[in-house]
Amino acid sequence: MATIRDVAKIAEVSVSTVSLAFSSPGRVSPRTLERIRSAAAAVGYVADPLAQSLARGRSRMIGFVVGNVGNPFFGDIRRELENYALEHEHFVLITDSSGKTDRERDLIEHLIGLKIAGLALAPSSFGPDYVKFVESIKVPMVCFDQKVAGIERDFVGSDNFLAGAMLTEHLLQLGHRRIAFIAGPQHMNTASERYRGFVETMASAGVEVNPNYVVDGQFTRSAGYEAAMRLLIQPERPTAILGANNAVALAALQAMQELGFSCPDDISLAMIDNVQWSSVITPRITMVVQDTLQLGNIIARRLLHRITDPDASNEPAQDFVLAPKFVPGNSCRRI
Amino acid sequence: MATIRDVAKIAEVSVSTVSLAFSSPGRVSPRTLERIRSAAAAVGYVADPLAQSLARGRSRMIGFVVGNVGNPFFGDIRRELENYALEHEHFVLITDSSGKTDRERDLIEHLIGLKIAGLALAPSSFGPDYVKFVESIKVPMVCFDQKVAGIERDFVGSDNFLAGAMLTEHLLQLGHRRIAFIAGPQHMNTASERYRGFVETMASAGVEVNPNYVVDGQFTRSAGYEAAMRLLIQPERPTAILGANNAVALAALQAMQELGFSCPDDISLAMIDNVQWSSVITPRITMVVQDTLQLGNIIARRLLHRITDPDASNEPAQDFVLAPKFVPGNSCRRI
DNA sequence: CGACTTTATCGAACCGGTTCGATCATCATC
DNA sequence: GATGATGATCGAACCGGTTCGATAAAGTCG
Repeated sequence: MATIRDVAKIAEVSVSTVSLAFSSPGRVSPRTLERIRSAAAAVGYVADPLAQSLARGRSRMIGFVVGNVGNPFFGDIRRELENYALEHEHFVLITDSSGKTDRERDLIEHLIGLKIAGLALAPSSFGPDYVKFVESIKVPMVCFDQKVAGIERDFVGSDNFLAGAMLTEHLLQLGHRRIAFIAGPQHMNTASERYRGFVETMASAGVEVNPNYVVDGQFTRSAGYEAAMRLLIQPERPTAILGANNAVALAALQAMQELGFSCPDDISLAMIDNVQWSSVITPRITMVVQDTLQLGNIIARRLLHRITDPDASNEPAQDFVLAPKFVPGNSCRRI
Repeated sequence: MATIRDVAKIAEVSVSTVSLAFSSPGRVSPRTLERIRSAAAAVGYVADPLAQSLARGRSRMIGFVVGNVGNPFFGDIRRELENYALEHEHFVLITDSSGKTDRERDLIEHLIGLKIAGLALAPSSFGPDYVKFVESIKVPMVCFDQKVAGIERDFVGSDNFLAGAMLTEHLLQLGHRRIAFIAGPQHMNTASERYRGFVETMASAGVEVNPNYVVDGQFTRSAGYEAAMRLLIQPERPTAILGANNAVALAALQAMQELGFSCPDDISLAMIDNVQWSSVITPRITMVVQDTLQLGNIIARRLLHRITDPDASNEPAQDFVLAPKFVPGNSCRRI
């Protein structure tokens, strides 16, 4: 590998001039610049990113930290961020915490050790310690998906209250009154907002929520399955189930199938968030989806703005909240 | 941030001794070691990984390069690798080429610039140029998923011939003779092997393959959909369709649903490779799945062996080929 | 007890860049 | 023609570690 000193020797200039020639070509005379460039080309010189990062104290890498890179929701966001970053000569390092807060912390510390230029984080936790940790990160960053109270950082996400409300309203319109809700962990903002959307929409319509119809699915497949089972074995079954995320809703569908209930003939089903291959799942589930491409785009722009604009660090944290979209399926029937 | 010189000053030793104390504690006297350790603890010293990598010419990071990190197949492998690497104090950098060979090359070069200790690569291409490029990579590496002719590296994958043969045999046993095959790109080893498994099993059973029943689905959803449509509009329709991967098979299911055919009553369907949520897809597809955990485990062990064992570089490249597993569903009926 | 090894530690060079103040030639201004 | 501003280039220090040969002290052996 050719080093900057090799280039300097061939071009008969000092090392510092070569460095200058690449970082701010305008400050080198045209003749020298040309000599340096052809010398560099001759030996195939490429600056060592590691050495650059060490000297500058900052690299051109962006950290992307989520709980599950396999989740298509995060996948779409990642792709948008990668494309945008690449256009701006930055490089995205993807990491996966498997939803574990300890590992998330390790990953972030590791990334900071790598002197990343910025960080896109989908927070996996909450509470004072966690908030303190995130607040202590001095790298430019954007949080997304989960709004965490106390973290004063740019945030990009969807209107989860609206998501819950839209599907509830839809079911009410179809004549449903016995609507069940499989909730997520209430400490998560997405989960509590979706639940609030459900509750308040029911209240506005003057329909009482049967406490037996609200169960906790933890946003996971297994807990969602158990929660759905608890709903389905009740003597007075709900006529519709609203799943607070894709995992619990599909787990509910599976439970219904196993117990021999037909969807939507026996029970209607609606869910928040899409899954891959939803179009081949029978019935096609009525859902509300997030605009992942737009979310990713905003995250990318905002993060690169904070990275590249030197006085962006003075700008106050800002929230970007997008409206989700209703996607009708055939899993809800009129009653 | 405390540096090694701060520690040296406090412990009243030279910088080189501090370095030695951390890299090979045995070569420092117990008393000095203790002084250094407590000094380091006092100022919270942690070695800068960037500076270490620069000085050593090698980092403790492992590159993971695939075409789609959202694919659960790669996701399982990634998780295994991450866990194993973490146990051995290595850190996995995930990157996604979106299946584009140019980007894959950029990513790999970027990772090498970062002086990664090793590379796990799911090759995205083939041909002399590509082989030459991969062969030129001097970092310890393991290839997986796609066996590429000409690349002399460790390879970990599944027996794709067997995968195709198993499902074909299953359909033949059920009495099917008019079996269609939605193939993948034949330059990919997985695709051609699966196809060969189909063809040879048919031949062994003395059943002729109708040329109109073999269509190209490119392993993608859209091409698979078109291919399936071509099968379904024929006057003499196949009684069973075998999808060479999950995308084309599910696209075929969608096509069948849209044309009003029932699976398995009208047409049976089988596929290679699982998808998330396959258990809520109606009907449950009969399939052959790869042992992703085992694959990931072998990749991880092999790669870390090559990284940590100094004379592993002399060991010849080795292939690890695992048998896939048959998972019955209810998408194939006896005729 | 002298010769030889072993052990502990150190200084200096190095990895491959960046950055800042200094230097010197060139040019415009009065 | 002296004065000051401007532009191009350079040397040296620095980022934060590793590594190797040198050195001195301690231990081994005949």
